Amino acid sequence: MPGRRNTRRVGIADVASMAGVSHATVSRVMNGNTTVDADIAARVRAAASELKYKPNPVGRSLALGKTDTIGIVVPDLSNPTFQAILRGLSIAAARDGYRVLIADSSEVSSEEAILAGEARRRCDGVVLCAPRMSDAELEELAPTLYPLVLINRTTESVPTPSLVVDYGQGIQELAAHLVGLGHRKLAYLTGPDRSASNVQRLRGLEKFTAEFPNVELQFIPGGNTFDAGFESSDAVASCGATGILVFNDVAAMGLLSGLSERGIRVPEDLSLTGFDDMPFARYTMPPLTTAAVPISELGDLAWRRMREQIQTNDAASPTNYFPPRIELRGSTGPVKA
Amino acid sequence: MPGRRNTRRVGIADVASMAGVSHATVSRVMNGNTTVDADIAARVRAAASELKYKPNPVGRSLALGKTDTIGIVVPDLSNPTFQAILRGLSIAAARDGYRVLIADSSEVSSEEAILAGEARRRCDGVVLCAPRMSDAELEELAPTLYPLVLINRTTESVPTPSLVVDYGQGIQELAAHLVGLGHRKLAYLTGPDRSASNVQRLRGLEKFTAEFPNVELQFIPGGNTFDAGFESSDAVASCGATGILVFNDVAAMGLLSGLSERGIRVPEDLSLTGFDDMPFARYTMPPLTTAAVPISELGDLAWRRMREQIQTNDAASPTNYFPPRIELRGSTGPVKA
DNA sequence: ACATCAAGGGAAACCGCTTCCCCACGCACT
DNA sequence: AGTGCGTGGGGAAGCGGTTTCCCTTGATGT
Repeated sequence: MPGRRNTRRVGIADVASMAGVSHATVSRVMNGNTTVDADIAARVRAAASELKYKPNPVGRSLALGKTDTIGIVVPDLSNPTFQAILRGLSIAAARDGYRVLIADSSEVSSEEAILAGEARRRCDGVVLCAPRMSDAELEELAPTLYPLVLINRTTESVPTPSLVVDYGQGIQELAAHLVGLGHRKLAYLTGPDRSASNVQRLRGLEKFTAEFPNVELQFIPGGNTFDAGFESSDAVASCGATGILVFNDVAAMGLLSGLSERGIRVPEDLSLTGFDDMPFARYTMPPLTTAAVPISELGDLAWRRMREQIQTNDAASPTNYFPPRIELRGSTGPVKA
Repeated sequence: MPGRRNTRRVGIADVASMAGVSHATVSRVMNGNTTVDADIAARVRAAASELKYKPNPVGRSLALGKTDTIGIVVPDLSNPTFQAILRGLSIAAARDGYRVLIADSSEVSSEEAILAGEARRRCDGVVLCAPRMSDAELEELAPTLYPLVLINRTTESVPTPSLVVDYGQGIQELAAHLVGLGHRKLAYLTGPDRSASNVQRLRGLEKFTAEFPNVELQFIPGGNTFDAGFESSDAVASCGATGILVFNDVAAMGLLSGLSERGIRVPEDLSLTGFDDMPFARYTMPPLTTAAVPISELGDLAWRRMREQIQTNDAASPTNYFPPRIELRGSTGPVKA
């Protein structure tokens, strides 16, 4: 006999026998079915609360074919971006009585597909953040995951709601801002090579150089960590550029710290921009000019797109592009005369 | 007919009929039961992979009485501490094939109990971070939640594995550090009144004053946010103390920012300590002296305690106390002559 | 007073899987 | 050749709910 617990939990049968009705009636009452006589309903409710009966969600899930749970696959839970998405998603879903199951793929792209499938089987839908997965694999996986919401990815063959942050647009605006301040020699401190969002920034910068042919732009290998930024300070200091676009805020803060140790003043000697507008970007010295990504909105909207699909059984929802909002702060200033 | 999907998923019956065996046999094969003839097992496996059959976890859960999922209740997912615990827990649990369901109580203590109960019914166990819940309520709730692991709380009546960070010890050491630097007038910028960890710090400070009767210690109402710290700058600046113990790093950073706007130098004019050693504490200007809490270990150990209970069906595990490690950095210095 | 009908609740099927029970078959032993 | 026994696999009973189907009951109408 499977699943035997030492102290059996109270089930629907207990309530039924206590109230002197069939368990079908108990079920009807618990689900607000109004075809039950008021007196009997009251009796059932009394018995239920007396026994502290709560329907077993697993049993319900099996019968109903839904779990009231959605899964989210993230590449790395220590990344503030995904934390914020998770949080927004979780809160929004909770408002509608849904829960969130998390799956951390630890940046291993082969895990992403497996975890997503696993999660889908346990949940009513999946929110997928899979920056490392190949396009081909994503196309193949997407239909098996429906209802699915993609973050920072899109599909061609299957229409899937996608929420993508327009990193290219953001970095262009930051670059234009620096040009507006008189900077003519810029440098981009790159992110991780394999990162899809780094590629998007590079594309944006291509457009930028096409638009501003008289501005010089060079690329310096960086990374997405504080230390990566810190260690690039020498390369940045000696590159001759006066405006530095850094991959993200974390690396920018590292760079800021490294430059300050070398006695290079920001923004007097060098202007610096970050990306993401993470919570502490406004509190650095000087505060970081950056591009704000509305990530908690993103989690919220991810849930809304998911709910649409669950309720209407229809995925026909367009891709949402989120243009970052430029936050002008103290780390950028006029070019030195 | 409930749960009808438009495209029915492949079930155990499909595999059974394809392999020409009963679904009982398919189940046996899928679960590695060795009493099945090797030929038949191979045929079943072939059919399963042909149909891409994956057992429905909900069905399994109902039959097995376990979900291979644990729940975690956190008061606020935007708090870096809980993010780190969640992350450590999720990764450790994943290693053993378990998943994590999250429940954010949004700092509402009445929600904590409900969410925990909900989570418990869906999961094989619950990790509970409930700083706001009353002791009485916790005592009453704990037995209904078994297997349960508590974070930063303990129970008297029911033995429950607890992981508690020794905030009292940490704040005492920070205070002693300030005394060692010559400070004789200290102030504690408090956290939220209802917060259990704030109470622990207050207790630690009581011991401290008992030990150092010649040191003056005053209390200034603060909070756990950057803004709360920022807004306390005036009160701090005018209180006459030279060493300030702040509830946590976030508030300390706010205070740091506020003091810097007022031209008060740290640590020359005022020494300042935080608590938590959050990732950016080492990167403020000056870097924050703080007490490091080994939070990712905490998530890891939480899973280990949970696993013990699930496997051995025995909760007899002691409370683990985590002494914070003091990180001496630039925000504290000798008292001004 | 009898036929008709609506409403309400019980029995049973079902969701998908695991596992117990038991039968059938094959092998070995007498 | 008959009996005993071990083994493998099919049938069926759960796990804990929801929902369909149908029968009972009471009310209403003529």
